[in-house]
Amino acid sequence: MRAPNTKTEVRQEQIAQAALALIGRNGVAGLSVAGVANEVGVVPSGIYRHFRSKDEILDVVLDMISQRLLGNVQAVRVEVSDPLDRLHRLLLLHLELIRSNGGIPRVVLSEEIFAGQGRRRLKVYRMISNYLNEVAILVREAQATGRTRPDVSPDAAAVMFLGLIQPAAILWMMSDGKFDIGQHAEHAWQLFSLMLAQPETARAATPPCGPQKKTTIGKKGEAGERP
Amino acid sequence: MRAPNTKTEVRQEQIAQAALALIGRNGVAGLSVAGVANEVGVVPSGIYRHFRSKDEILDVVLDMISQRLLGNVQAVRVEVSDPLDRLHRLLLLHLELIRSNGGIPRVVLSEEIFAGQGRRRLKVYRMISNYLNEVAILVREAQATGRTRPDVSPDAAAVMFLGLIQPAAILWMMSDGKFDIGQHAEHAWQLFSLMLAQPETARAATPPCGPQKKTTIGKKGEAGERP
DNA sequence: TAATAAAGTGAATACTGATTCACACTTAGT
DNA sequence: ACTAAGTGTGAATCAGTATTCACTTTATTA
Repeated sequence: MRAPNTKTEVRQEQIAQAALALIGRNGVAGLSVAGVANEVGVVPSGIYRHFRSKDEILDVVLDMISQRLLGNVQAVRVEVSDPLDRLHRLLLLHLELIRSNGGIPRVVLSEEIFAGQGRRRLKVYRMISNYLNEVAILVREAQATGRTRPDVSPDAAAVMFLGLIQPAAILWMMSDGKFDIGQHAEHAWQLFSLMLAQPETARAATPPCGPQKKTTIGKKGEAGERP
Repeated sequence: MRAPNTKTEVRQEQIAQAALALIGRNGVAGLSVAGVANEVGVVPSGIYRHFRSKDEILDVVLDMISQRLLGNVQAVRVEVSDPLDRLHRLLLLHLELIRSNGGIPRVVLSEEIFAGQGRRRLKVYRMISNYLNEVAILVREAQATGRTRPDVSPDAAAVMFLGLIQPAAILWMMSDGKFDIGQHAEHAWQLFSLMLAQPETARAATPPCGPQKKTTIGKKGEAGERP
């Protein structure tokens, strides 16, 4: 059977998608052109009609991930107005991103990619730096409201923000989904916001014994927080 | 020139060390028997006098790392008495471990290793779980002193503890040492201990609403608590 | 419709890396 | 010193994988 002819833009998209999916399943090291070819439904050599090399594929995968990360930041800015809530929402979006595509945590803050050459390492580093920078800005904006302690380094907080999910994501993948990453994210956010909270004023933001609503977090915490 | 005959136990140790060093430099995927052979000073086929396969080498490397991690916990218990200080010290030891051997963060919470087969994945998962468990115990002990808030999940805190360094370690490696991991660890610990600290300004030794179960944290309402 | 570009295919190439094997040297025990 | 086990070596094997190429099939367009 022969694969139906498909325009190169579409195939490029398919190939990038397949590559990301494969990375999610087999890791970056397990990515092979034969694998993506099989996933897409063409023969290995056919890949080279749309990409000059395997390296080029990895590059567009990186770009794709970078776009999605920054897209989340953008989305959060549009959907939510309160800075702290924006961070919370960003965490949930990040979680969703990871859940729907396990390949991402294997690339972001993974290591095999940039282990080799300087070019790709720099690319990934910039990608993460950009994301961290956006997060740090969100933290600064939260501090500007006065409800967040001003004496925390936004940069350090941003790295910690990443640390809220990244190890959990790996545990989640390692345990074949047994590790409850959703619950961890919930707890982690509570602790994180607790950490950022201005200590003097006992705000309603994290009431240790407020009205304890058993809202299930995870999928649908997004709706209707802000008018 | 011929490598001097060396007893297999010594060579096994050398090989494991070399493998860990190589992982630190080239990543797990970049580990090759030729590489370790070269590092040790023998010819590739010579490796097979001491290990049956490359897989077996990776296994002892994992065991070595596991031992060092738990060894740090042990050391902390001996050196320091205050539970919270123990956590602080553990963070610094972990930092040193990473600094002196970059291979460790590439294995712990890396992904290429367990990507393939289930056996190794389980092994790494157990290794991390054990470590996390020890950390969680330290958190519980800190809570028992009363100076640490009882309403945080020790398990979540343990994962976050890992998250304090792991992303930073990767950034550090990626940036060729430009990223100041020491400073980050310092900041991160301040924030982390801040997070765990009993809010003394609010109320004294007892939690505001009496003892709560550690498994259930008072949940933050999803909507509408802000004016 | 004919011509031409685009997309797909299978075989062939080249390289890398793990593993095996027959043989050489070293060391320990008698 | 003799022998046997232990250790080291180089060549060879085997498998996987990226990449190229000549050719075929499909789509576009003049």
